[in-house]
Amino acid sequence: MTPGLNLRISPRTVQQETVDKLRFAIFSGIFPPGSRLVESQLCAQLGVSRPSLREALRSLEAERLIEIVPNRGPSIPALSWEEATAIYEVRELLEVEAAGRCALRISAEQLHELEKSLLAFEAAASSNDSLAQVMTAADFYSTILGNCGNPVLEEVHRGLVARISFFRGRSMSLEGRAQSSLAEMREIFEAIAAGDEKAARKASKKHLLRAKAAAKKSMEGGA
Amino acid sequence: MTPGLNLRISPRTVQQETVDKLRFAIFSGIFPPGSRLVESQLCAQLGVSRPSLREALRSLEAERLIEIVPNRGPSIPALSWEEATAIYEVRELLEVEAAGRCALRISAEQLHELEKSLLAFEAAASSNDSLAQVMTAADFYSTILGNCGNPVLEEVHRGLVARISFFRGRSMSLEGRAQSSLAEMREIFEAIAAGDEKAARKASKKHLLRAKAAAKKSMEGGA
DNA sequence: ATTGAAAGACTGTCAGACAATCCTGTTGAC
DNA sequence: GTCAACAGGATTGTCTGACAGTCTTTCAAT
Repeated sequence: MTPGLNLRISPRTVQQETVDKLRFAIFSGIFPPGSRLVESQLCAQLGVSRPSLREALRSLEAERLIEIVPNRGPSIPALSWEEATAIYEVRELLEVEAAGRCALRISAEQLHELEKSLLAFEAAASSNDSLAQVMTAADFYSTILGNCGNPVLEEVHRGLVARISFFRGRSMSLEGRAQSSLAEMREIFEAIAAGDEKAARKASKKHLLRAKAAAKKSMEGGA
Repeated sequence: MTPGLNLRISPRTVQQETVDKLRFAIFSGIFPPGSRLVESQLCAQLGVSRPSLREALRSLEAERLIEIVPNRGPSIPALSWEEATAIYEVRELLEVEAAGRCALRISAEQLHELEKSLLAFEAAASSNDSLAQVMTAADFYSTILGNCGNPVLEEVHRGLVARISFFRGRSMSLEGRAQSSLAEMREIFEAIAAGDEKAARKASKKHLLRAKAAAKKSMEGGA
């Protein structure tokens, strides 16, 4: 991991740009679940050709952010509660492991980074900006996963979180969820800062279980 | 293009067909690691147009089976030992969990299926057909993962296994590895059959650790 | 041997086209 | 009036052809 001096910056292609834009649009909830994505419309909106768009859609399909049914085209999958539960369970498995490992190996510098993420979330939690809450919370997890020493763990986790980010915005907007979430995250941070693996695992597990419960609640209420 | 006689029940598109063919080709080791995949050549070999091929390549890229660097095109990634280790670790996390859950919830019918997979591997282990060994072993895992009650766990696991299938063929061909692998798998099976969650987890963990060690050995020797 | 420039190969991207398939509203039969 | 066949439009799946940008290799000049 040599820092800097990597002059070979890969150029951003239209397809990458398109993937990013679409992913962000999906995260933002612009497309309601179940809605279909018409190629010609997206081409016009994004200003790209159909082949480029279709490549981007294939990438998103492989990420499970959209579904593509032959002869019916792409659509936003309507995530059932069973699927969301399944994702939360795997996420728990990964996050608990990551938090534990992170506690053992994080550097002082990265620990500071983690604290900054936590403070950013604290600020967002006080506001009503649920998008900011989700983003800063994602930063927090991302730092943990990025310091667990296993890039594959990080990668898989990112994919799973992406698929339920839609839920997180809603559950975060539950009354008081952001505040209790903050408390749980602080607990995780303290454990990691203390280098206490077991405590980190425990706190992480608790956090996940509560997040899952909040997501369930928000889904039952609002769906 | 292709003559009639298409009694397809579910419409299989050229794109899907292409993905499957390429995936199989990669598994078979036709493309050596690091080799580049030239679009025009693949188009000619597969008999598809460039747009269709490129869509297929994007799918495979998202599966991490190939890498696509802008302006350099797709290539087979050369898996480093660090990456393989990372995959094995996550795989362990998932498989141990799956084995444990499977022990608690598998049906008699599926248990019989699992036994058949085990016997098939037993037959393959006696032969020298390492491809058959990998295939039957994959069946065994697949049955376990398919009965763990969490489709996401299964899906993520499948993706990871695909990425290291290349290794497995080589490590399986180590002297005696297939036989000891068989013993470990039988142990897993017995634990699941007995409905003993803890034993299943333990056996599964042991199996994975040994498989990882064998993979490492084969890599150090043959790379 | 080193350097630099030209040539070739390949990818990234687009436009346009056409057949197959799906969806929808209308018509016709009972 | 209800239901089924049907015609029409909308949309996707796929191909061909094209061209500019970028990488790699070759070859000549110093």
